[in-house]
Amino acid sequence: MESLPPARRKVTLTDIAAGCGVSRATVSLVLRGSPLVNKHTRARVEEELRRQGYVYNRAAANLRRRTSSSIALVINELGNPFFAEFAAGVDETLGAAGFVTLLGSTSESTEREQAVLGSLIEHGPGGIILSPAEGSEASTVLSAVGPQMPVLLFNRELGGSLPEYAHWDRLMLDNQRGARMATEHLIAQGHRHIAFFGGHNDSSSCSQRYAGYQQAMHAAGLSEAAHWRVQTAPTRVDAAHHCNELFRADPAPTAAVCYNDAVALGLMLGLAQRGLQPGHDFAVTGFDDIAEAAFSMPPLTTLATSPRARGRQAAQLLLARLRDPQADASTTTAPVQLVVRESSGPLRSP
Amino acid sequence: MESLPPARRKVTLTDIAAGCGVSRATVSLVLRGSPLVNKHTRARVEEELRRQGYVYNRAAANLRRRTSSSIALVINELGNPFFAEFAAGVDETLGAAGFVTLLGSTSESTEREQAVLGSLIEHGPGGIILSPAEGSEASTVLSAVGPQMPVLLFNRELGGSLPEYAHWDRLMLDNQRGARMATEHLIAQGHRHIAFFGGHNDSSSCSQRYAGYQQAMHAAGLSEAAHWRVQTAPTRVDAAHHCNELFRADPAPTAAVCYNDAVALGLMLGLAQRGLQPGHDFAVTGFDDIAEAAFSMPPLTTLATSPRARGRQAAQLLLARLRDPQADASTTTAPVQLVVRESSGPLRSP
DNA sequence: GGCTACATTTGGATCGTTCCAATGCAGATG
DNA sequence: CATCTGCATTGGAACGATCCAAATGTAGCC
Repeated sequence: MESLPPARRKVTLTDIAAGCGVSRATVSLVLRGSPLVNKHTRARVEEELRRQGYVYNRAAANLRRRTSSSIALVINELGNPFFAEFAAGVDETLGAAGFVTLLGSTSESTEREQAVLGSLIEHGPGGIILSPAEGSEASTVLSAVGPQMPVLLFNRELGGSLPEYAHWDRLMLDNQRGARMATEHLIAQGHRHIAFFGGHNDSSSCSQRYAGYQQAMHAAGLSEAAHWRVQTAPTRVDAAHHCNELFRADPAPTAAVCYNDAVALGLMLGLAQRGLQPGHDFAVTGFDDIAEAAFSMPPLTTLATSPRARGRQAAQLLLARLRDPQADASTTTAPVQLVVRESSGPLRSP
Repeated sequence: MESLPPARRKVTLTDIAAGCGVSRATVSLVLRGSPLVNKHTRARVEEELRRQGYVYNRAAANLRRRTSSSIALVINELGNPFFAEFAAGVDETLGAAGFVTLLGSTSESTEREQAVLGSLIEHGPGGIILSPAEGSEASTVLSAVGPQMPVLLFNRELGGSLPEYAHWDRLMLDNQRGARMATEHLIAQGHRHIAFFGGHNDSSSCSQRYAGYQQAMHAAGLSEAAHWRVQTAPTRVDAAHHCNELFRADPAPTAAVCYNDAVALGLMLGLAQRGLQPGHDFAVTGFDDIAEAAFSMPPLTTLATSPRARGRQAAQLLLARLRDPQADASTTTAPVQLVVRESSGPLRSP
């Protein structure tokens, strides 16, 4: 770290104490609203605090009390609106509880994740909310944060399961149920040839969604053709490029459950280029309900995950853990909600 | 703030010193990589640090050295992808410089902004990067952060100009030049009847963009009709609703410079509903280059503001300020870049 | 041996706060 | 008058690091 010129002297407890002829201890009691101090004294001290423009030094207090007033929030990709909303929700709830958020973004790099965790730890957060980078390993994360640190995992599991990290709490989306709901919805719309489009099978969220799709297909007695599972990068461009693979063999699907909204929007682009009108000639569902989903042409049927609410929930869970460090580890599965729009129109006879 | 159970005892300098028979001071020197220590001693100490799983307590060090290793980042709306990208850029650069980011989001509320600033200040950040909430006043912000705190203002000016806050640095987008470039581009495409669509005149960024548009129109010797200036909320829905106002009188415009991308996308929606094909029958430009702009139908001509790069730049500016507190206040106007896509097609004769 | 020169190490004070045991003092009680 | 109670206040030792002046050891030189 660069060296900086020393800061100008700040007003401290001692200055206030000297300023109104009491001891440091008394001023400290006033600051913490203790009922022990005489109200006359309190008024004098409070006046002096204002007069000198005192600002509380929480770091010093934390040092003495061996407490913390911050929580680290480590996000794999802050540029993604889903995670940005999540971060906003976390910060909102932590702020209300008197904690400050230490931010770290990792850009999906496990090396950066290690570096960020190491740096944040030194600032002594009370706990960590971690949305892991892709490929992040339990053992390396554990060695960076230490065995005592309260951790809440969001959105993804870590690779390699260690018994030592079993005590970490988890907040996951109900990926499987969401995909099942989307699939059931398409079936109810009359579709029988339904693809699962986009994402990579080795991503945990993708394989969960795929499992939900399969579950619904089986339950309805439908079988899947091999070419109905198309893997892509979870981006719009790549999804658009892979659209044609759905139609390279018979029977062609008439609908697709997509890994997420980005992929679904990409697929709709690809369909349009083939001359198919999404929502009319071919039904599409997404996952996430990003802002854009409501405004695409046609508006996209998708699963709302309420990232901001999830952020608030994550903060609540971690705060609960701090209150009771001995409680059993919890795994919370957040519900997702099917939002039906026009992209998932009913099957039309050819 | 809630009270929490006290943390388990942590490994300190003293433990390490005792563990390998040297003094605290020596261990401290090792930690800071001082050349004064004998390499044999250093090796022994480093071994002990690993063995005991020592983590550096930066708060304690900062207290003693009267320095800071954190920067507060206060964002008006973190859910907005533009600001999320900005935050990611800030965090990236601060992290590389050894600083940690204290996050605060205000949700465009000036009361929350005050509360957030007050809370962050107590953690002793070395400086603040502030993207003000709408309607934020210089005097209240100043009283929350104090006169000594280095502040970098991003994106918006504060209301009410105080001489005392003139020393704050600024990073603003080149709104005027951007809108001028967009307008000039439409003129070069042969358009003569060009509207300025969306936003409210009392927003500083909007009035700057409008001024740029007017500048280009004047320079080209073109006059504007009154109904070519349509004000809307800066959202897609509202923009779509106001589309028809452009055509309520003669001469109708053949192109529009829009306040931002959201508005431009909404306008394109409205045009389509009128039976006009954007990019073919009517040219449209946006502002911001949000992710969606590249994928809309047709892809949107817009001005790239590179929010992540702006974040990095903001962090650099603040770090420079910390290095030299006496330097004159700077105002940086970040360039914007015209990205020509298909929404701004040439004028076709009727 | 006594001297300086150099490399290494160290005790103790300090940063701004909180904790704790102790103090002073008023009035009540025996 | 001595003792007790309860209230309000206080000095001094922490918390975990850094700074500084001083101490230690070791080698070289006359």
